[in-house]
Amino acid sequence: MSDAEPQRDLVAVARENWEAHGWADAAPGMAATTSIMRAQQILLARVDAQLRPLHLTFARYELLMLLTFSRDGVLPMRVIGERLQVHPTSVTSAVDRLEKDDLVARRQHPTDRRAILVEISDAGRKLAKRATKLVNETVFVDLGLSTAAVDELTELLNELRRSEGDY
Amino acid sequence: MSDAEPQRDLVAVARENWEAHGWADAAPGMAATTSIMRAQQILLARVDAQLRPLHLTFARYELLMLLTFSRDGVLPMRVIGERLQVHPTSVTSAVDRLEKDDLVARRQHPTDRRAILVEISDAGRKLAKRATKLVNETVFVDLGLSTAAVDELTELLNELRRSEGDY
DNA sequence: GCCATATCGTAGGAAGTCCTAATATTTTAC
DNA sequence: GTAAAATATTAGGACTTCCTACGATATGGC
Repeated sequence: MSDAEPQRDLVAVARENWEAHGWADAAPGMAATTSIMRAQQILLARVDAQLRPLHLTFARYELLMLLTFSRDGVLPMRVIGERLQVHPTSVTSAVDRLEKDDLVARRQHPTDRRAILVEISDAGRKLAKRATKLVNETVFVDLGLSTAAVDELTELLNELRRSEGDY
Repeated sequence: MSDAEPQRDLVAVARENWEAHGWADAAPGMAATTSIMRAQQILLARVDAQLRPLHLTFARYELLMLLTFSRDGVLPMRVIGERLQVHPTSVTSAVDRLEKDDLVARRQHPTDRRAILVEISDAGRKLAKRATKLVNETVFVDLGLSTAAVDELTELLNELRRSEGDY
């Protein structure tokens, strides 16, 4: 990762190759997809680098914030998976690790004995607050784009998410 | 993943919560970051679903295409990592799997005995072509956005990548 | 009431990412 | 010319993702 950067933009090169091979109709979609993959990689690395000293990852941070914003700081496993759009087994894995650090605790559901509730702890709330301050200041306040560009980007991705039935 | 979708847009909800907690200056960056994460998840799932029958993933497909476009279909491991912007160990892992399927082969570097060259095989070339046709038709030609939106999106992400020193 | 079906969470496994550390080889500096 | 620094790759571990399969519990139709 700390190697010398390539000279030319890999996305642009790929697009040229696509066009040269007669796939011009798919070239814009390929370029956008590749760009999104790379942008995600960059932003995830920035956030995770900040969270690492707190023994958090973006996945676990998201879960913590979801609980923070929920009424009473308690949600069923299933709902967590729905909201974060991840597989149930990913929720199990994330909760396992958060629970090991005493940031959340599993509890019985009062009526449905299949379900398990996840409750954020005081330590969890405190750490989530610290993490948010950190990530806000070091990543979110300046993504490397103008304010207008950030909003435009969000709006365009909104369309894509809507096309997937995100909401 | 096949569960019922949440009613409201999670990104919009997060943004409201951010603003309500006095983090308005970080809210746009948070929303954009979250949107990119989700968009990546959606597109990766689409591509991987198409590639699965070919026993490929997006990561391995990218590596195969990089070799396809290179002179002679041969590149050193290090260069592959640079171009794809992934960690050297990720390259080793991907090449291991591709080699197991006889899609690529490792070779000695002619002059530098530290280096290892990766060469694409005929089977690799053939599979890469099949995979490209498939992914082009089922994903890249229609991302669920207008043509103008796709290009605009790519351009905005371009800025972000440039801010990271991608090229 | 009772059985078939659906739902909830977890176990185990594959694949991807990164990291640190170690090995082998080359290049550079003195 | 040899020691130090740089380069290239692998090994092993942590983490996340998904998938399939399974046991436990709820629910709905009869």
